[in-house]
Amino acid sequence: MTKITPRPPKGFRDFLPADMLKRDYVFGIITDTFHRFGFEPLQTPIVELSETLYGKYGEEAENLIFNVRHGRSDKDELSLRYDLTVPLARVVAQYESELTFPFKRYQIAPVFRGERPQKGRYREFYQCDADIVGVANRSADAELVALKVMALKRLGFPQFSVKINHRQLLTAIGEYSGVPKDQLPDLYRSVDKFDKIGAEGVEKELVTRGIDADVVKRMMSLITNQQTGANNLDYLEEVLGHVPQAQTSIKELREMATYMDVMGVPTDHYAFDLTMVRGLGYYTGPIFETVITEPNLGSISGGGRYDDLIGIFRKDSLPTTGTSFGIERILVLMDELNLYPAHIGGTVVDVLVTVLDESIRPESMRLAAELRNAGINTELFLDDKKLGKQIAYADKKKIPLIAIIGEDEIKAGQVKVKQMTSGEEMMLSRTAFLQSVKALLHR
RNA sequence: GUGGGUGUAGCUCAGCUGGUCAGAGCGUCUGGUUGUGGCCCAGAAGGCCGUGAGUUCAAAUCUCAUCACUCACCCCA
Repeated sequence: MTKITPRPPKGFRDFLPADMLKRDYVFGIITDTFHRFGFEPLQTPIVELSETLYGKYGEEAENLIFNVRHGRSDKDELSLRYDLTVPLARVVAQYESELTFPFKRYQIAPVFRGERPQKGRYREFYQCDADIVGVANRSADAELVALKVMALKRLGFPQFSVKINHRQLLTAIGEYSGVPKDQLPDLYRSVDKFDKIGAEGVEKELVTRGIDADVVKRMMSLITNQQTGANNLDYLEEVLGHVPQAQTSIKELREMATYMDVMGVPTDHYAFDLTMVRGLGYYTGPIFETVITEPNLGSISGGGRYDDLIGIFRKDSLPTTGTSFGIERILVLMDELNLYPAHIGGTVVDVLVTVLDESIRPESMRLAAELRNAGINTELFLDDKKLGKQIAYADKKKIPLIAIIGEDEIKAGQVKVKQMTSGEEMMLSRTAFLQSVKALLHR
């Protein structure tokens, strides 16, 4: 019989226990931060009706969306969810009467893309979103920035900055400079590459796309004027103060700055950066993107206001703003920057209880049960092997403590505990045993 | 969709111009130590050299095809 080659489908990954412990650690911190800000969990199916997804992405979706084939004939066309935002919009429109607004939900879950995978890009990857539905006030946007900053700090990132821009401000700048309305999407797309191809590259690309060279020059000089903090806003107000749309959006950004200040967001963790654009077309207000600044490692989080999206499913849309952590990227950087605490990565097991021979096994089991009842993660050696092998097993799995119990210990009412890192052993009386183990585990 | 690269043991790979080329390291297992891991030593298991055709006296090695994986571009997160 020929063996089946074991492999996951293209673009899909397995996460072995050592990886999962790290992922759970990161997910845990972010989840806890969501809770601190009053966000609550939502789960939706990984498949949606194709029409639900195609509504937003249109024809190009054909290449992006991962479709699902059902064996038997089934009228419903199904697709794997492409992101978590569209399902959110669907849920809000569908359960409007049951939800309490503002609706603050988070979701950490896998999404799927039909594209060909490449480095760091998969067909299945996790997204991690928190959104606020039903609040037009800028305090919602400011809260998301505060949330981002707290989560990243708690994960241990030392240097990062939330870049903040405003979609309407960019539109105002574009129109003020003379960019035709129908070419605004091109403008966003090109400026989005600023980090990658630089100012010259953006200029060149915009001219290639057919925008007048003088117009491009004027626009670029406005957005590349980089000054720190609110100074940037002062400058823009000077130049664009008479353009109504610009005036409103500058005012909104100022409001955000005020709120963030009051919430204690340090000013070195955010900046107004007019070259930052998010590619997605659905943003309508403030937009943000977080970058690791030192070392320069790129974007790890994005987001913004998209007041029109829910209108796909509903007569009137609802004001909505959201943030998304680039969780897969964050996980890679956590490794590269060595941000995991020492106890993450090896095993969940605190203590391995040895079994010296069959006659001792019941006593070992009793000991394991005592440890477990005391809240200590305990593994009982299940196989029948020499003590040396049992210790080697603990070593390989990086289990910190071993409890050895044999005839001698039983007679004396003792347990021998070995610390794996030092190799140090100590005889403990059975009565003091649990306390000592907890002390060794720093609990 | 376009263009590169790579397929040899569980893993990482070496095998140059075709002829002791079926190998190394790591890992696994056993023993040296009948109750003590990491180091060391000895030994063992494990591969029709991605698949199919062709050239040749002879192919892991050359040619063609095919499949798989991978990287970059496009696009996006």
